[in-house]
Amino acid sequence: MKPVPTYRLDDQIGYVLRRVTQRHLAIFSEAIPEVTTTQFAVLARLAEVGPQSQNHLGRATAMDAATIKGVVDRLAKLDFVATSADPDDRRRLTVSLTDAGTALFRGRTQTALAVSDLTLEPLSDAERLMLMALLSRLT
Amino acid sequence: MKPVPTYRLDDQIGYVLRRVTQRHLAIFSEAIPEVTTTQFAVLARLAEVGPQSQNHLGRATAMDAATIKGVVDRLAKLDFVATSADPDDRRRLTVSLTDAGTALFRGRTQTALAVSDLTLEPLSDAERLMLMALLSRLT
DNA sequence: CCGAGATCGTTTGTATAGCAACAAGGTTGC
DNA sequence: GCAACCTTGTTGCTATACAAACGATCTCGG
Repeated sequence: MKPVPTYRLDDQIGYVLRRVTQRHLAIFSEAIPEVTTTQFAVLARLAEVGPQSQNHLGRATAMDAATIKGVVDRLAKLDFVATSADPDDRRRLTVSLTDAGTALFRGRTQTALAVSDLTLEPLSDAERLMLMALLSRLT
Repeated sequence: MKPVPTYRLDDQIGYVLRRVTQRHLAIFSEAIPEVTTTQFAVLARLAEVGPQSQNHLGRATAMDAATIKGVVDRLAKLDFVATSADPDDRRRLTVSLTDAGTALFRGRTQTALAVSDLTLEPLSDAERLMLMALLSRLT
């Protein structure tokens, strides 16, 4: 007999990842409607490490050059970040948090932590640690 | 002292999920360039349960009505699925696999399983089971 | 039988996300 | 000092995703 491979969609890591991500995004956008998860990641990184060139910021938040441009443009339109020319390198665009961006990030930090918590709610503390450790190794 | 909440982006479940998903998508598109993960999910579901109405197919693959429409349209343009009117319900559009769609799914099933395997490669067998079990509970 | 409400599919708008190509500006080797 | 190469940012293209609004159709209660 020819071996018939069984492919169960529900058991595939990619499909499960997509569904978990969907649930997480829903929780996030309900709790923090002002910005998206991606935009919040940029604010968080800027708060953490300070002003960055646009491309560098993209690498620091796992986005390619085209993606980070769009995210920065939208954050700038919302007045959460500002861009300025780099005097030492005329190609570079330095991105920094505005006062409103800083205020938003500080004001929403606890909520964002609660969102992560809510996403992991079905798991015990030990299970959460285990999951995060395993997932981190798949990066 | 005011309590300063520490928010480490790299420790947030949403950010880790995004990065793991990115790696998975890269592995998939290298191995199976003909279709995307989402499109493959639709082919897999159709192969599993047979022809479905478009909206029902969307629910069975975790996509809303607008998303499944785009996916079905692109798969139809590639001649991997075909749509036909439902004689019993004039609102419904029945989606089914074409011969080419069936052939593609059958021909790529082993590769798709290998993609899942490759995504989980950094983990031991026991760890993979643990991860999948934990992730499934976050759906 | 009929009207209220639900379902189905479509369209529009916004936001990632990645690829490819490109121009302008830096850097390095020789 | 300059040619080859790399980096930076931009643009265009394709593909999810979800929300909101819409018309057509179906179902079900009374």
